[in-house]
Formats: sequence, C-alpha cells, structure tokens
Amino acid sequence: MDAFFAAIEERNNPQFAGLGIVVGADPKNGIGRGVVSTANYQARKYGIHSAMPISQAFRLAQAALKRGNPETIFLPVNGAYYSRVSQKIMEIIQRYVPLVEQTSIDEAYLDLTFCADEREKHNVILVSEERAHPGSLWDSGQARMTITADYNKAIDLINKIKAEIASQEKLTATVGLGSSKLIAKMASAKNKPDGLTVVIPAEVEKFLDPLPIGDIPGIGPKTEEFFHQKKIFKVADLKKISREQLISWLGKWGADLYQKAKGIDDSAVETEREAKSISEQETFEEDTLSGSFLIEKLNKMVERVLERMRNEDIKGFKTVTVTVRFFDFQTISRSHTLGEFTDKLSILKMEALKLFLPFLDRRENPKLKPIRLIGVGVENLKRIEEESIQKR
DNA sequence: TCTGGGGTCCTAGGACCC
DNA sequence: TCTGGGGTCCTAGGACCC
Repeated sequence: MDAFFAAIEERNNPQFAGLGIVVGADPKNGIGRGVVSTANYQARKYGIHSAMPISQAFRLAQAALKRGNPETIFLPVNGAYYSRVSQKIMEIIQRYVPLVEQTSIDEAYLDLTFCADEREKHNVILVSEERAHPGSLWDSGQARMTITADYNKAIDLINKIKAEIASQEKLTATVGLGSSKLIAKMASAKNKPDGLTVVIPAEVEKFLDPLPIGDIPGIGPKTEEFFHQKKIFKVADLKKISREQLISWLGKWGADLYQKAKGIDDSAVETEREAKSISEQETFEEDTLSGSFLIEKLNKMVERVLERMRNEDIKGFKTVTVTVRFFDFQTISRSHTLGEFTDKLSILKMEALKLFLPFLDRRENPKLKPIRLIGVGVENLKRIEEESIQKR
C-alpha cells in the first residue's frame, strides 16, 4: 500500500487535500520524542520520510511553509484503525487469490501461478529449469510466448484487484510481478505510487544488474557500507563475487545473497505464519530512575503482553525478556527461560521484576544512568494443548 | 539531528549430554 | 597430566524490516 497510514488519514479528512501529512509521534513544537511513521507524498517533497526524528520533520515542515509551501498536518498513529483497513484489503485480495502471505500491515505476496493452465505450467517449469542450466531452450520462441500469456493473465488479475481496492477503500497499491518473491518485492519498489512493474523471467538480470546493492531486501546501512568499502556498488558488481568469499564475509546470509544477486530465490509463499514472540516497549517523555514509576510501567506492560497473548489464543510461554535503554541509547536485555510453560500473570510479573530490579541499583547500572525505555516480551510460545496436537 | 514500536533471523559462547 | 567431536539449549546482542 502506498504511504498507507498517511493515505488513510488523507482519505478520511478531505479538508487536508493538498497538504503535507505526517503520521507519527507528537512533535510538541519541535521538542517531541519519537519518529515519523509515514509521510504522504507532499510531505516527502520537503525531505520528510519514515523513521526520521519527529523534531527534524517538524523543522523541515516549518522551513517548507516559510518558502511558501502548503501547511503540514501532524497526526498520531491510529494503529487499531489501520489494522481494520488492512484486514478489509486482505479480504478483497483473498476473493481473487487463494494463496496469500501477509508480511506486514500493508504488504502481501500473492501466488499467481494458477494464472497458468496445465500445458503452460509445464512450459514454465521447463523455462525455470533452463535458468539454472543455460542452454538452447532459453531463446525458444514457444517458451517466451507461453510466459507472456501467463503474465498477461496475471496482469489482468492484478489490475482488477487494484481497481477494487481503489473503489472500495479509496486507496492505492503498488505491485511488482515476477517469477519469485525476491523479484516481485524488488519490482514493487518501482513506479510508486499506484504502479505495476512486471519483470518477465528473461529480463531478471537486466532488471537487477544496474540496481544499487541496498535495493536487495536484507541489505541495510551496515552491509551496504561494508560493500562500498570493497568497491561493490551495484548488483552487477556483487554478482562477480564468489560464493565462498560472500560466505566468509557474511556467514549463512552470504550464501543466500550469492543466489539473490543472480536473481535466484525459491522461497515459498507461506499462508500460515504465526508470531514467535510478543512484546511491548515504551520510551518515556523524560529519562528517569524513579523506581515506583518504572515498576508501575513494567507491570502495565506485563498485563498488556498477557492480554495480547490470550487474544491470539496462545496458551503459554517459557521465556521472558526485559529490555532497558539508557539515556545514551545503550540498550541491554536480560532473559530467563522457565522449566515449563505458563500463562500466569503473577509469574510473568515476578519474572519481569526479577530481571528488571538490578537496573535500578549499581548491580546492572553502575553509573546509575537514567533510563529512556523499558520493554517486556515473551517467546517460546505454546499455541494449543498437547492433547489436541495428538488428535491432529 | 537525535534516534518509536513490534517483529524476524542470525551469531557466538557457555553449559550440558553422549 | 592434559584434556575429542557433535549436538542442543540458553543467553545476549546486532542487523534488518515495516
């Protein structure tokens, strides 16, 4: 979905038409804590973007206004409402596509292989095998025609879904169509907003080669900087590095990246993905060492974690983690794994407190640094009673 | 400039077991 | 006196994603 949170606010508030919209923390006239969640395209013109400190966004908006640009509206994140809109969109998609993998509130992979009929499916398999073993079939006109027919069917379907999202929800999406999740995802980063980018198998390398390595999902600022030091800038440069070299630099991820640089990705579209952890955290308006304040916050978070656990039908947890971030952003976590599963509030409260208390004195906090954030989480989750597993 | 909140996956060392 | 190899689990931290 394009600028999802900001687009929803814009849709619901016609009086904001033409204005900049920034959804995120309260800027409090420039002294607010927190970051931008989503900026609409008008606000992006001023250099405002996701994850930017809200104070900086506020200053950019002020400067833009002085230059004669329209006003910028700052709005809080209404997560519960955005989730409901997200659900409606996923329902629209599922009316057209049986296999859908939702990866976040505003993104999903759609398996469109059913757009090929049996005969065509056979040919597509031949072609993808050919990709791994280059040879004659690659340029066969028959194979290419088949793919074009499949892709045209898929494109028609995508346009139908886009049109229905637009008419039902008044929102736009940008879609990438490709022969794997990797290619679809990278294609969907192009032609925003309201776009559709199609990369047919024959053009995968032509598409990837000129892209900066940072466009590959999983390459973030640290890995990008590492590669720049090695004079590797484009996917075409990355492709020349041996598998062994990448593994020695990056471990397991290196083997994965070696495949990705060549456009190879055989990961499946997974419909059922279950959360492996549940956590809550909060950054305070002011850094503090007040025990009564922090313990009260901790207890509230523990209650919310357990409530969410129950709402999601999770029967118990084994591991508790407490996170502390100090005023200087140093972040420390402490965790403890219990001998058996539990869903008891008293136990979670006790365990969280045991992990947290040392941070209030010199045991875990020798310089008594003020605390900026605390968090609580549970993992090692049990979803259903053991008996029902047996029955299934 | 001053850095949210909710997640996933990977690594590495130590304990422990056979 | 000088201590293997392989596996699993726990803990802490870090990179990354939306």
